[in-house]
Amino acid sequence: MGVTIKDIAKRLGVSATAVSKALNDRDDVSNELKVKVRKIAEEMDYSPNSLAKRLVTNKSNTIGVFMFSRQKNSGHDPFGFQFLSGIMEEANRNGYDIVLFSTDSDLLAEKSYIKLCKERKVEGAIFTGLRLDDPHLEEIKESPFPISIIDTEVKGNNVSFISTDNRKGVRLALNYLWKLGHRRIAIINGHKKAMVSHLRYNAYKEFLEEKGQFREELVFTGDFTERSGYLCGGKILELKDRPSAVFVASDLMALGVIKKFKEEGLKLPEEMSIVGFDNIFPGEFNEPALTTIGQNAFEMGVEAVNWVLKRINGEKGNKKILLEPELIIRDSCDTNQFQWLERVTAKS
Amino acid sequence: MGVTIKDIAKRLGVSATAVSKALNDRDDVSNELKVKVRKIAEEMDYSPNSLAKRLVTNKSNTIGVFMFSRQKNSGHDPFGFQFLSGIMEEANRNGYDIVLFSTDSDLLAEKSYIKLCKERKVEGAIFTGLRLDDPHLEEIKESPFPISIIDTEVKGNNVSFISTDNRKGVRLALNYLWKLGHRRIAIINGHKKAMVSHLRYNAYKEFLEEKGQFREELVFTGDFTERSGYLCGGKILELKDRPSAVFVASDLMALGVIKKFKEEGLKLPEEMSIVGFDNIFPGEFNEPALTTIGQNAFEMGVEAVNWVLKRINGEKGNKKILLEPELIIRDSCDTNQFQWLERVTAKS
DNA sequence: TTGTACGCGTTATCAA
DNA sequence: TTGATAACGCGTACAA
Repeated sequence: MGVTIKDIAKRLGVSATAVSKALNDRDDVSNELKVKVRKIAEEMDYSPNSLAKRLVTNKSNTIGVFMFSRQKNSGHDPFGFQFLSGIMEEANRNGYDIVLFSTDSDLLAEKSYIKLCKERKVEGAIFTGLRLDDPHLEEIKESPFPISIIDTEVKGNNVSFISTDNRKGVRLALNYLWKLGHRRIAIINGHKKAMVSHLRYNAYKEFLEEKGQFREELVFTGDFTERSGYLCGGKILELKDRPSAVFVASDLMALGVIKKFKEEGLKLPEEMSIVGFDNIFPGEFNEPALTTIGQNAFEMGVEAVNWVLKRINGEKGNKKILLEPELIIRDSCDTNQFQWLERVTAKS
Repeated sequence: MGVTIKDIAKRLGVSATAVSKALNDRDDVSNELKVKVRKIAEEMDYSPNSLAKRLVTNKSNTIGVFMFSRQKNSGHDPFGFQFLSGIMEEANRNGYDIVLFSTDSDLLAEKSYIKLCKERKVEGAIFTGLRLDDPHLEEIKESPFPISIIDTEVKGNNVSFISTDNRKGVRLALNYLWKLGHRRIAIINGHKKAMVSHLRYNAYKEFLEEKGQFREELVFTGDFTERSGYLCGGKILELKDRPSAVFVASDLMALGVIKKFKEEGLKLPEEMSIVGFDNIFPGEFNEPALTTIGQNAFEMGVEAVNWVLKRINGEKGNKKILLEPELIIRDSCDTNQFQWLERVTAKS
């Protein structure tokens, strides 16, 4: 097939070893030879066989990536691509290849993720969208190679948790609403199979309990889809004593809620304030533009790679990396309530 | 490191060859041995070394994927992920690995795409977002392995062009506007480095020339970003004789145009009808919801893989695969103009 | 500074 | 049906 170091060696009348050394710029070959070898290599359009190299050095320079996308095929998961961009960028920058596995290929049904990785000799792996009820969780815990999991915490010797500081994010959102004067604040949470749902719910409960305003009846559960947000929006409208604001645990659901509210004739944001979570692109174009908690998905990808790389190089590194969330104020919360609150406060 | 067929062989007192055969379920080994080997393999948690296998069989079972994302890092490119989903799905389904290369890693600056691929012995490659001024175009033309390029046509013996039927898409859009009564229809096109821009412009020109309504002054050029759409929107507003409709060659730009129009107080869609191209998610949530030409990005990924696979298997296959576009009617075009047209027609 | 011999884990060939 | 041997392309120890 292609040209190998042997061909170059033959052409120059030297040994393959010498060529190998020259190509790798090692210092136990003459400069003279290096120059010659490089020239011929160029001439013959030589390209090293990474398979052979990896086999002999026992180093694959490869990271496996598994994406369990939340919204399969729909492309409604802009986050997936952002994670991936960060992962690619950082991996390639460090000389690592990314091999990508799809969610619902037959492969995954037959073989475990770990097995897939072992066969390819990946040095580490990154998981996205892993659910709490995944059948391979135990295996992951005992992985022989380092794994970064984005947004799901799995306790294991070789696994890290990369996420946004969800508690802080929720508090950012609720605190904003609180300062705007809201006291009855509902939550539409994601499904329980996602770890972030638990984190966000706990943070929500904690915050409102601190204020003495937690109400069980204001807790709603969707599944991160727009449709489920729409449905929960309907339920909220049926409440006898409506909340004045809703914290929605994902922008996609928030978009659904808003759709429902608008359909039912609510004036937004005057009659209902809404804060989302994620900062996905469509939120900007929604009307009203969605106020939300921003996550830096690209950076999460970068951190995921970095942790794996550190592990590979024997460094320890913190097994829990939480990035800073950011409150992005747009138009889906009624800021006039604030003045109303001040008036009330002034009176009392 | 891991356990190899040799270990299994030793344990069973047979040769490595026999084990290999048994594991591969070949018919020149006894069933008896197969059963034993499988049992021990399981027991020892054996996993084959794909590197070694690929080296010796000279078959990498790998497809390289290069994504030059239009909007780097921004995640504003929901298409990228949809392509990729289709690619992953179809490749994995056929037993192929995907190795992913990032746009702006240093790697790409140093080495050519082809070189990168050769080293990894990929059997084929897929390109997305490749620009007409890419420095490696010549090399791609002469690729020794099959390459599917999405949305860019590069003539070459081993390369295919996977795209939407852009001409048809444009005609779908313009015909819709035409039937609605529009005669002065502007275009905001993408930059000239993208092949689709040429295709869309040509189709636009062709259609309007057929109708005797092509006007040079109604042609505007953006760069696919929202910002550029916004800017072009401003220019359209400065026109003495404004068009009644705008065909925008990407939804992202369309969103920008609409933003500008709304800022300037235009009533939409009454005072300006807009049709986009792509059918990205945010368009649904825009107000007015964006009427657009839908492309099936997932399917494009699937087709790209299939073509490469066909080539690998020696089949010929059409080197130009055009998927059907779809007119998605939402709220950004004024449908009342139609009635107006009928009135006019009735009068004359 | 260069070359020889070997090994990485697997499959292919061919003889037993 | 099984096994010894060679080969894939490369890197490394060690000898020259």
